[in-house]
Amino acid sequence: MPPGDSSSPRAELLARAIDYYARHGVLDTSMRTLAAGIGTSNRMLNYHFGSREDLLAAVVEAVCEAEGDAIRGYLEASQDPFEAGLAYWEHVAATAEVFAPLFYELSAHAMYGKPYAARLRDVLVSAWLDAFTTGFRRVTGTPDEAWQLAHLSLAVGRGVLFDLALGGDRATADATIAAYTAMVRQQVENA
Amino acid sequence: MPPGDSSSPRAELLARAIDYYARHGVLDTSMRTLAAGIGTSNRMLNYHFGSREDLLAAVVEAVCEAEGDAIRGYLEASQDPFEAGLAYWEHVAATAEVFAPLFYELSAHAMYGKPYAARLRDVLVSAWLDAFTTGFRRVTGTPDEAWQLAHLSLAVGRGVLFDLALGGDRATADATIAAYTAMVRQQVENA
DNA sequence: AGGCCGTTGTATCATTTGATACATGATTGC
DNA sequence: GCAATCATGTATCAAATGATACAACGGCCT
Repeated sequence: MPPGDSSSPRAELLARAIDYYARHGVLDTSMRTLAAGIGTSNRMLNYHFGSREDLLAAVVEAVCEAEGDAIRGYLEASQDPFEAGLAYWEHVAATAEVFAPLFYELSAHAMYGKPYAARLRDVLVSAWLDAFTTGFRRVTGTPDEAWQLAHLSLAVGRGVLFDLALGGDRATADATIAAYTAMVRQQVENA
Repeated sequence: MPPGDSSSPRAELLARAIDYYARHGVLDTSMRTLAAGIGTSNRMLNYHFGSREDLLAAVVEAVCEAEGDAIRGYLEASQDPFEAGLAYWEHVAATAEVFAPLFYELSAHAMYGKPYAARLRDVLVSAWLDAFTTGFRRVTGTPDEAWQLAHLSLAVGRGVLFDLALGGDRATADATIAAYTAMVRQQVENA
């Protein structure tokens, strides 16, 4: 099994590494502390991923793929973009406590232009936006309006997730999402 | 001038450190690289701030104070919360390219529970929310509605700022904020 | 003038860091 | 059964890290 393969044990290590990073942050997690935390050695991490940068790139890649699959799945599962959006929010909120900090930390690295986070940048600005726009096209008049609503809705989701991860309670977050959904529904129906 | 004083040269170093962190990130900025980048030595950073952790705490403290002052200023300058909000957005967007990455990175550290970022956590979840709620009370019926709108509006601002910092263009961000503002205005006026 | 205190430069410490060399199990294909 | 390849453990390297000891400069007050 070559070091570039996607099956175990590399995949296993990657999954555990993501979990560890999500709980402890990238900032002060060295290869050794990470290895110790997930039951391996820094020797193995370097063997399977090549370098720390490549490991982080693999983390970013995996996170992007998983979230991309999730959002596409919800949008395909329901024709109603509001329903799909709420289902996706349910998914996001449920995993927020673990993954939101890592998501924002890696996003910040992408903003700084760190190469290993470049993929995250592309996915965040285009892939998710496209998916949301497609969903909203079903209920809005003009494509522009759908694009506008997609932008706004993504922003709302990320903003509410931000509050939730910073210690906000789930009920408040849900209420905010519900209030926003109701507001958009009303505007779309009145148009 | 004792090491805990808030006037120069500590304040001068702090300002330059914030600027450097904002441009290069906290992740791979050591005391030495930071010192070299702002024209001093790691000896001086340790002298004036005590330790790296205390330096980061000072950065968080300063950022919180500056943003808190800004938001309170805009809310006091205008009785119309929409006008105040848009003025605040103008301020945020103008400084986004430099400060947004640092804001999100430090926020992620706060989510992880890093002690030096604790202050940011408190300010983000309560201070800004209170300010926005106060502003919306002037135009909404119930305090609950104001609180709800404050939550949502903060989320929108942070979400749009997120997109902007990740490479979105300013015009799109402004349009999204405008669309949201219009939507809320309509809802408030119809109630 | 002289002492005092805030400030800075030089040099260095013990750790930790990412990464690798070398050798050794474990598993699979023939 | 054996060889080849993947996987892992041990040991180690050079560099970088946060922090500090020591000494020296400079302005201010008396």
